[in-house]
Amino acid sequence: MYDEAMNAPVKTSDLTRQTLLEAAFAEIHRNGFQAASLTQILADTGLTKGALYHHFPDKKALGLAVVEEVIRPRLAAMMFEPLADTRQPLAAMQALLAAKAAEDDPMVVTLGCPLNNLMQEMSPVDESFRQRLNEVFEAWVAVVAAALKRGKTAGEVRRDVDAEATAFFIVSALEGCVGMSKNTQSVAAYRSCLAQLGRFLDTLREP
Amino acid sequence: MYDEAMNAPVKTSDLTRQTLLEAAFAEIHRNGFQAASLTQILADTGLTKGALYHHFPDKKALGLAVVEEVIRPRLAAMMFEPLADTRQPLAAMQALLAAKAAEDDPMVVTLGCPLNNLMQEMSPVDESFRQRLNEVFEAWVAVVAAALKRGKTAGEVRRDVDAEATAFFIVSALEGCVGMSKNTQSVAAYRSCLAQLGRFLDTLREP
DNA sequence: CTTGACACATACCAACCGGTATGTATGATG
DNA sequence: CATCATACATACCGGTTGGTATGTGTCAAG
Repeated sequence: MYDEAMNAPVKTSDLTRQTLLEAAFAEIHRNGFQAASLTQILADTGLTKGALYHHFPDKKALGLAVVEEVIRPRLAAMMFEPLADTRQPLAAMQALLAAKAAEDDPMVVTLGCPLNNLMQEMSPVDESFRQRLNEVFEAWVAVVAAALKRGKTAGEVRRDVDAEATAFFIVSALEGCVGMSKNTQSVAAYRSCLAQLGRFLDTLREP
Repeated sequence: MYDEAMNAPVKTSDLTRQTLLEAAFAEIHRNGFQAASLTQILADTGLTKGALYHHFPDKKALGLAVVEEVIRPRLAAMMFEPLADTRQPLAAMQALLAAKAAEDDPMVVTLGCPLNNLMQEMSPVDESFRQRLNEVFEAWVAVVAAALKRGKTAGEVRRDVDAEATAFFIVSALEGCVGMSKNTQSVAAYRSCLAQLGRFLDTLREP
């Protein structure tokens, strides 16, 4: 069996590892890390503890691997990549918000953002978790900040906006909208909140 | 022993109940509800399970009582009351943000907002929790929305702002700022994020 | 053909959890 | 003074958890 893209051998061992990571991601997304049950993960995958503890030394390592190998790439593909080279970050972000709002039955309203959920739960409890999560979060902020700076030189964004602080706020407000919508369980509130964030983005536009 | 304000007898029973609630609040604030240990709460208070299960039928009832009798009043005193009758909600909220930013070593950066923490953790997991928490949250939004409406008639707030949607966003963004700052564990980031929220509030001002 | 490392499966364990059953001191009431 | 509910304390229980020790099949190397 060969991986067509990488043209490298795909060991079944890597497959089971990936299976464990995906199941762990889902379980953690549903119940949080501390309440996530290894037994449930194994039941979902049909694997056993032997497999799990062969690939991961303990539960914490599994959780950190989920952050690095599942959450981070997903976030990068969904949120980083669309802003990677834009000179019109405001337009790009508005399009992003519109796309997110257009989803019907967004899972983010039901279960929230996997990254945000873990940050809220684990940051005060476990320092190494906090560090890994913070790296992902700050990478996100950095992507937005860089896009805003390019927007400033390109004339889309006002010169007086503080790129870093504004980027931090934008990501924070977005996560806030997701979190509150998760609580109200209302897609309408979710869309309305995203629209308000869009209004804020408009205030950054060079007149 | 008498309560001076109410002029009603203060039973020691009510005192131990209050002790349990405060300890439970602290434990839940530190570890979340599901990870909160009843044993730890009892160790903190010096009480025993007999006392706990005399006052509360089970752990869930204790958690809900914490929401109703600790979190809600605290939030009301801190966030609702300053906006209760203002005709200049923007000025009042700016003052509120400034006051929060002025705190040195705000616990909210270390452990986050108790309400938001519980919402993020419990909303997808337990429906009755979600409902109680949502009542508190929507009461908060309603207070902000009412203040914004008064600001519109008083001429401080632009006529074209959607009071409900804007209020929802303001609270969401605030909780987002708190949550992200908890993750970065940075007071500076916290203050910067609040300042950006202040910038958004300025855009609502009637020119 | 043998050996041995890898990739799991099975069986088991101590610790802790929320919850309960029962005992007991106190204080109000008749 | 007797009674009885209140307000706890103590002891205990079944279930679940993360983690481990050991067994087993497979497969590549020598």
